[in-house]
Amino acid sequence: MAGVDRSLVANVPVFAGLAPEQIDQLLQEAQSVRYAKGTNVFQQDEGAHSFFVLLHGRLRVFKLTPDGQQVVVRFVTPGEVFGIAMAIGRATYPATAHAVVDSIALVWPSAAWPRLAATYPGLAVNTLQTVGSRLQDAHTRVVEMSTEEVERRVAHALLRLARQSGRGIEAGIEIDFPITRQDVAEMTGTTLHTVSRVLSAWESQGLVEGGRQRIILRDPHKLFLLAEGSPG
Amino acid sequence: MAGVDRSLVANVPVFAGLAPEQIDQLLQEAQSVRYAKGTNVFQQDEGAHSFFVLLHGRLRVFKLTPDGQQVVVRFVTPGEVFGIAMAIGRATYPATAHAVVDSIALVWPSAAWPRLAATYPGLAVNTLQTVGSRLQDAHTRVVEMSTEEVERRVAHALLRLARQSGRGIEAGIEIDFPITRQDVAEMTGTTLHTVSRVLSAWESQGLVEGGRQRIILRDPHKLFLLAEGSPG
DNA sequence: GACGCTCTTTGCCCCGGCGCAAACAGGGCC
DNA sequence: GGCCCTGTTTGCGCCGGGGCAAAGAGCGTC
Repeated sequence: MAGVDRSLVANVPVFAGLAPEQIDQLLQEAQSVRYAKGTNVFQQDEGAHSFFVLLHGRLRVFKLTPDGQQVVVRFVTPGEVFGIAMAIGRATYPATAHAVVDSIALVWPSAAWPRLAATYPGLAVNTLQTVGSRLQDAHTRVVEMSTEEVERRVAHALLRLARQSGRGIEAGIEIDFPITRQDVAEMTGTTLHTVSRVLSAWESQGLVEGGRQRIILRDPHKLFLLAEGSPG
Repeated sequence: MAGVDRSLVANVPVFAGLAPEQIDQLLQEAQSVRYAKGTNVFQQDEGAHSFFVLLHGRLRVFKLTPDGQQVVVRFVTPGEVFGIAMAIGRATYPATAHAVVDSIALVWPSAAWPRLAATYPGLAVNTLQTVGSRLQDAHTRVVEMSTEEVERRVAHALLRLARQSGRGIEAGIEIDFPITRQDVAEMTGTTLHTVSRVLSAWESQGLVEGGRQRIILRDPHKLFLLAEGSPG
């Protein structure tokens, strides 16, 4: 698409190591699409027609269970590929991607993937690494859910969010997109109520500062100790 | 290595679509190694020197937490690649692979991976699909642990084991390798005691049949209904 | 054939965290 | 400025399932 400049994707890991001309060629096949806050980029179980690279914004990726419960898979930050169901051999999207703020993504038709992967071998290798690190993350999550009590899981989740989407402010580190207690609950396998209680307790100890769809880590180090299981 | 015949890997998905000559070339670079029951193929945090394809046997892959708890990541069955830490950008193995029965694997040096992936593009594509389906599995597990109570999780785990390693016998489906209640607990995020209680209850209803390191599913369909959340 | 190791079962108690319910508060919108 | 919608807090009671403890049972070994 005209108007998508190479500099926009200079730091996109999935394009790492590709020659500038190759990146230009890839970009020529992409569309740049805007998704308004509150809309879905794609929905679970719908045909995996496209894959994407997020340029701006924040997406919440979640799975819906048959009985209507949501589980947050991850939040997508700019520079990440997403929606690569086709590349991993799925015909449909395994989850829904929802824009939590106004977002812009590059969009390629999934049908182009086999050709692109064959033409630019680095693309498949990079994608393999991306998927691999998501696999690591998922396993980490399984281990946490198997062995840690709720408080530690919430601490881990907040630290991860801060690392991925933290904005340093004088009061500490603020998660830089609107996130609810419910979201945190769905990331950690607990309930809205329990998350609220945990955060309230932490707030009274000065570890965090809350607000509507807002979380600030006032004392990341103490949270880290909590996450690692230090008593108290 | 001499003596490794192409027919041994005819049904290995990671080699799917490769030309017979290419498979022969790959096999020439591999060693065939035997691992006695009870030994480790590799250990968590050790340098990822090799990657593998399992030819015979069964491996239990698990992660060890800092405080000594184990979490089973998966069981490896013949035909699967494993230990591909290097391919997904890790310098060390993220888990330990333990032979639960005498096992044989093809072994390649990890250092050869970049060259192999570049030489045989199909290899990277197939590996991407493999890693992708493991990612799916891991997410499924996260969803189950987030939304299902223990009994359903155990039912799901047994059905998965039966599909992957089930031997049909007149009494039902038997898991065809030695597996302990502790293993099932570590797969489902619960305790040995709770798994034992659940299986005892099911045995008294005729759903399963137990034994030392032995589980037989007598009524897979009822178990399936249980796993899907049907009451009773 | 007896011993010992590992795996399994079961009883009992307790508690982390969930469910329910109700009150409370930002903040967007008219 | 007031209303309403959505998100948050908090109290209370209960219970699934974990912890602890101890007894029982395959199975390999000498």
